[in-house]
Order: sequence, then C-alpha cells, then structure tokens
Amino acid sequence: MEGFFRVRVSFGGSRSSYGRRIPVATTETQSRARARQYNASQVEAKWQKAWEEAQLAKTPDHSERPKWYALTMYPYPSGDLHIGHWYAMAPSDSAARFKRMCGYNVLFPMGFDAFGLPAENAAIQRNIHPHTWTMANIENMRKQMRSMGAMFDWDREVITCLPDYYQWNQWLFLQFMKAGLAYQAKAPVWWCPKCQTVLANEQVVEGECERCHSEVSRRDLTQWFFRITKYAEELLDFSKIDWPDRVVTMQTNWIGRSEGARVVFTSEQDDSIEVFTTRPDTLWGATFMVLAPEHPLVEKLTTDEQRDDVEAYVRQARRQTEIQRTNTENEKTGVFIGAHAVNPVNGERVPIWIADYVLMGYGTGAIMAVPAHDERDFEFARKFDLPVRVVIRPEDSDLSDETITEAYAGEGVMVNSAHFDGTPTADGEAVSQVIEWLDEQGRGSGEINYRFRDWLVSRQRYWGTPIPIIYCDSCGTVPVPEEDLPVVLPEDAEFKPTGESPLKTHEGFVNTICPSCGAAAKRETDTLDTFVDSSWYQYRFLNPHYVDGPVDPDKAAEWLPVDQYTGGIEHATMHLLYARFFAKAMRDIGLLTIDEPFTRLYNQGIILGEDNEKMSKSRGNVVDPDELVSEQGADVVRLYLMFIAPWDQGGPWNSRGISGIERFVRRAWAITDETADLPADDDVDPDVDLQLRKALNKAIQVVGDDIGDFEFNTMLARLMEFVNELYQLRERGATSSPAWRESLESLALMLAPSAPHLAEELWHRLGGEFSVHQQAWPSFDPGLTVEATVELAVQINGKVRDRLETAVDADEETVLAMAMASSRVQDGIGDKQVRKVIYVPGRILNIVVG
RNA sequence: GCCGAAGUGGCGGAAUGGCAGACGCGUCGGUCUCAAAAACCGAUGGCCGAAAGGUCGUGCGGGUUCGACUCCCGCCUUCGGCACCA
Repeated sequence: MEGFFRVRVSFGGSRSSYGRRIPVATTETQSRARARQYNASQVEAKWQKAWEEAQLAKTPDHSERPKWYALTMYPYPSGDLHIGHWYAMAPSDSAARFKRMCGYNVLFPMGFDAFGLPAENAAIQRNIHPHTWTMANIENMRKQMRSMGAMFDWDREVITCLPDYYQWNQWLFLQFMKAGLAYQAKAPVWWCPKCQTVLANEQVVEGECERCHSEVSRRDLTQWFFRITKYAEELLDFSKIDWPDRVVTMQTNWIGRSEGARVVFTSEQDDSIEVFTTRPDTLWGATFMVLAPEHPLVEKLTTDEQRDDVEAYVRQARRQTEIQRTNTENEKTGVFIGAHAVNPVNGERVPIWIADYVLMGYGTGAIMAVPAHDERDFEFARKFDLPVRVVIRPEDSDLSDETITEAYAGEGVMVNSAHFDGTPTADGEAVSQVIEWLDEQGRGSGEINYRFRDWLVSRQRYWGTPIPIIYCDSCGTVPVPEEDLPVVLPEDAEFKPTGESPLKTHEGFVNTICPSCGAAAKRETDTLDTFVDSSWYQYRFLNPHYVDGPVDPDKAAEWLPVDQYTGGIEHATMHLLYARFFAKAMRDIGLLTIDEPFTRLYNQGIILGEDNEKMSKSRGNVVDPDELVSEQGADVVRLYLMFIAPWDQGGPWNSRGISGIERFVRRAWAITDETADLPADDDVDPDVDLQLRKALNKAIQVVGDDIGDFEFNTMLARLMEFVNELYQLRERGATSSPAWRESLESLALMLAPSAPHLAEELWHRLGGEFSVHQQAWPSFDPGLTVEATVELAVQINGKVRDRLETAVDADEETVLAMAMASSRVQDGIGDKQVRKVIYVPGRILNIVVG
C-alpha cells in the first residue's frame, strides 16, 4: 500500500516530535515507557482491518432502530484526498457515528462525482483515457479515505461515470421531456475561433481562450434546458427544511422574485412593445423607452437615418462579455433608433432607444424609462438630455422636474398622473390600484418575474452523460426509446488538443437510425451538465444496483429524505437548488414522495494554509493529509481539524497547534493504560469520589450536547478538561473509586465518534467487548451535573468586589446578609446609600449604591 | 451599490444579558536528566504595585440596562454572495 503514496518532501517547520526522538540512546526506563506509548499507525491499521472484517460500516436496509440518513457531499475524483476533503468528511463521520451510538440506524454512504472537465484535460495532455484516469483516481482516493477510519458503507458506492449510474440520468431526461420539463432553445455559448470549439465558462479567462489565448465570442446554439423556473414559487418556500439562513437568503436572492406589471406600449407602426415594471405607479413619468440591443423589434423599428448608428451599437454590444456589459461602473451608452411609441396610460409619444443596460434575458427585454424615479434611467436621461418628469412627490417636499437632482425611489403620493393624483404609494397601495385599473382597461396586468433562468444542461463535451436524443431529417427530434438505454459513451474516442468533443466526429457514435422511421439519423453529441448527476445521487445510494428505475421505491420510503447533509457553502445556489428542483420534479413524475431532498444542512468552512491564504500548489502552502496520517495518525488529524475553530468557520492550519492534540491523545491513552488494572476499594475519600462522579456526568452531558450541535471545538475542550480532571483526581486517590473504571470506559465511549481508532484501543485495553462502535452513548445522572453550591460574585455598582460560596438556591436575604458581613463589600459601599439590590441565584448579587 | 457574516490576549478560539479570555498553542519558571527531548507541576491580557490590591480592557462612537463581548442606533475594517434584474 505504501508504494501507492508518493514520496514527498516534508513541508517546513512542522517536523513532529517523533522524528527528533529516534536517534537518541535509550535507557531502560525510557524503553519501558516507549513500549507503553500509544502507537497510532499500528493501532489504526489493526482496527481498520478488524472493522472491515466485521463489516462494521455496513448499514442494514431495515432495522428496529429509527433511521438517520447522514450525507456529506461526494468528491470529484481529482486524484488525491486533500486536507479540505478531510475537513468536510471527518467531522461528518463523527456526527454520524454519534447518531449511531445514540440508537439510530445510520446510513452514511460515499461515492464519486466522476464526470467532468479535468478528466478530459488529462486525456488531452497526457493521452490517458478519461475513464482510466478517473478510475485510477477513485482507487487511490478510496484508499486514502479508508485511512481516515470513516464508517462509509462502501457497498453502496455510487460512481457517476459508469453506465450503471448515468443510464438513469438519460432515463430521467426522457421522463422530464415527457413531463414538459426538458426543452430545446437557442442560447449563447463561448466560441474560440482558433480552436474551432465551444468553451465552458471556466475555460474563458478574461475574455480569452484558456488554451490558445484567442479572443472568444458568443455564438447561439440550440441547447437543452430543464424548466426549473416552473418551480420558482415552491423553491422559495423553505418551511419544510432547516437550513442555515445565509443559504436560504442566497437562494432567495438567486431566484430573485419581483412583483409588478406587464404593460403594453405601442409603436407608431402599431407593434406591441411589452415592458415589465415593478413600479406601474410611475407609468405617467415614462419619458422614453429602452430596448435591449438584441430585442427582436429593433431591426424593424429603426429608421433609415439611424440604421448605421444602431447597427454599430448592436455589433459592439454583442462582442462584450457578460461581465463587461453588466459592470455597474460603466457609463451609460445607447442609441436613439428613430422610432416612437405611445404610452398606454396617457397617449404620450415617447422616443425609443436601445442601450446595453437593458438585458434581453430579463422581463421582456424592454423597459419604460422613468428617470425621475429610477437611478439608471435618470443617469441615462441626463447623459442624453431626455426629459425628466416627477410623478411621485415625497411628503413635505416640492420636488419638481426642475429641482430634481437624483432619482427619487422612495414613498410619496402620485402627482401628474391624471385621476391617480394624490394616491399614496405606501404599502404598495398605488401599485395595486394602478394594476387593477390597467387590467380593467386591458392595457396591462399584474405579473411576477424571476431573476433566475431555466437550467441549461447541454455541455459540448465528451466526459459526461450522452443526451439520449436522435435527430432525423423527417421525424425531427426523437427521444431514444427507453429500452435502448443506455446510450453508452464510445471508448475509442480521439481527444484533440483543441478540446473539441470527440463525440462530434465519432462516426460510429453519431450515425444511427431513427427509432421512429428507420432512416439514417444523427445522435445528439452534447452531454449533460454534471450537476444533473449530483441532483439525485442521494437516492441512488439507497440501492445503487436497482434495475427497475433510478430509485428503489421501497428503500426510498424507508430512508428519505436525507436527515443531515453537510458540505461547502460554494454549492449554496447551484447544486443545492438543482437538487431541490429534482426532488420536486421527481415527486411530480411519481418517483419520490418527498418535497425536499435534505432536511437539515450544515456548511463547514474552509481550511486555509498556514499563511492564511487559500491552499494551492503554486503557493506551496498545501497541507498533505497522507503525510500527517503517517506521522501523527488519523485520529490526531481528525481531532485537530475539529479543534481548530468552529466547524462552519474554518481557518488557517497551524502545524504547531496540532501538538496539543497529540499530547491529549497520549494523555488519554496513558491514564487509561496506567490505571486500568488498579482495583477499586473502599478507602476512597468520599469528597474525591463525588468530584469524580460529577466530572464524569458533566462531561457526558456537555460532550454529547456539543457533538450533537456540531460544536466539535468545544466538545474537545470539554474532553480535555475531563482528562485533566482525571489526572488531578488520580493524585488524590480517585483510582480507588468504583467510578474510576466507569470514567475510563466513558472516556473511550466519548472519544469513539471523533477518534475511532484510539477509542477502540482504549476500549480493548479496558477489556471491553469488540467493538466500541457498537456501544451506546453513555448516559448521565442529571443529579450529578448540577452543583449544590456556587461561587457567587458580589458586585457594587456592577464591579466585582467579593466572591461568596453560597447554596445555588440560597434566598436573597441570606446572601445579602453574607455579603454585608464582608469587609470588602463594606469598603466598596463606604458611606453611600444602598439604592437597590439585584440578586440572580447562582449568578450574581449586585448592590447598587449612590 | 445591495444583501449577509465576522472583528475578543503573542496566536487558534471560549463565553449570546450576570466573575471576559474556558480549552489549546506559544512563552517563562520549576521537577526529572551528565545534558537534551519527552513527561509532570506552576505562571502567563495591558498598566501601576514588593505584595495585598487597584486600574484599563472584547474594531470605533453613542444608547438601553443595576449590569453589555452579548441588545439597539451610527460608523470603520475584513470576508462571502449578488451585482444596470427594470
């Protein structure tokens, strides 16, 4: 196995203490001490083997126990398990293990998000087939994951690049088509003129082709879409899930719901020009119209004398990247097209312009411009000297067309708006009245618009799921019949340096016959976005070899939804929104009975390099988990990652800080090893005995609470405190107490979720039955977790002057009398009057004087 | 520009209305050792003080409260998301 790991140059400044100890001559006592030292690599290998033999990680499909489906986002098989993978997976594993000890039948599967561009790049650069490259990486990463000691049930592994998985992508695609959820439309793609190929967004770097640095441009291509916008309203409803607020906010903003009205303007040539506005109450202030440069009416409406200017502007707009074009810092540009339109509310004639600040992809691609009440329109009007008319007047103001210096977007009353004059805008009053009136008049209607678009799933790549479609000259677009699935990726693909998909030129793949008429036909050569794979993989784990559909309905009824999902925040709007869409679509097709895929979500943070920068090979600040595991052991790495900071916060790696965890592991081992065989007897000091039992019961309570809440850093602090207490109590004879052994056993149990190997070894040393991971989480006596007496702080005017030992439930009279007897309190009061006394039992006594 | 999160010792962090700095790193002192490492014990926010103790202190400025790291208002800084979305 060692041969598989590359030999690495060790990174600076972090040499472990083990390394320095070796060449030193040993004395007899030292070698005896060494023999009793905890040997992580030996212990870890031993137990990993035992667990695998006993199939401890295997989750039964059915159980008397309540189910708990814990899932952490599956990785892309990039080749090596990064410390970031450890940071995501190890604490997730600890939480899942804790649930299992709490009595749940826990499912915690793992797989690989195996399609994607890097495999194709490897094929081009190193002449390795994507399949070979991907599967070798998976093999390696599986081994690395085993070294973590996680309880992944590998029998359920899902690998998305295998036909066993991706045929169900194709099957789902066909069901989506039938349900009207998949459709074709033209959409722009990036095109590299030199490579003669389509580029993915990430292959376009600052407007240039990543490979040849030619300037890229946009091209319209017919592509496949999933109708996610159909579920916009349901996707805005988060009432059935318990997710972090920031993710809910991000998705809500991403969906971008806005309420308003669709209003029909008319050109002088009698074309309807529809606009969307959230402020129909400002319709009377529209002094011009603006169309997107790509708007279909631009060509028709442009007058001959304006044509040259308009065409030049359109050409220039098309060349710009989305980023250039939507930069808010840009000064407004635009061209008058020579035509006019009629405002439906007052019959006024307004000029029509085109400008790139109006986007074809949102609303109708045309706006009514109300410069007095919209910042962008105001800027445009000032630049091109267009009229500004105030139609909302703020209270106590004489804002007018002449005095206005910036757009006013606030509340007020309608003015210059015919019979609506005087209508207040507050609480949407004016908007709803105007919409009602527009509707009656047939000049417009209420409408809701969304910022997000349908999901473009076509990718012009090889290493993905072939879209199961055939194009026939006579029958058109024909879905591949379900019985012909899967459409398999050809293995003998030829990868060109340009990155062009080998499918396009693969005769054997492209040429086929039409399933409906039998004539010669061509296959679709686009493949599906890999986000399709990850939108439903959580269901496939339940029965990855199920042959009658993507999801085994019996298992789904048993296990879904996922109870706890963990993963990076970077997936807040894409993966997590797509997965929610898939749950709803699959439900409506009859494949699922759930509304939401993941009930609870937790986002861990990011581990940075020691220099507080993102880890990257070029910076040389990458922390290699394999190296750490071989030096310090997997448990130390797991524990240290949990100890660094709150899990959702992440933070910089610190190679010195890890020694605290090493020390803790050694101390936990040493106290167990050194005292496990000491007999209990009766001569223990009752006070020491009580202290020991209190320490134990408090630890069980707090550690359990913390791990259940993903507060791993404080959980470890409590465990450290408990071990420190054991050391102190040992000095006072506590090992004679019957509670001593119970304490050692509980320590092993409390360590089991987080340091699975160490815990097993401790358990074994204590003579416990294999395995510690099949034991229940220890219970605690609530009576022993509360103290009878506390040290109460006594304040004078909010400043602590003395501390009193009092009963927790002592009454105010008693406590005040004790406080008044204190000379320090008397000094604090001096000759001042006691004005007020605040007593919070067990917390504080504050005497207010003045 | 808008939305969100965060700002606490030399460092990572703890405390979400009640004794700021738990736990850990580091540093200093001690025990053991020929010596070192490891281990163990102790100290460790700043300032004043021999000490007892005092005093200041949770990004900045206000406020609420008997009491604020914590709640409210205004700012500054950092990070993340969205960004001409009509």
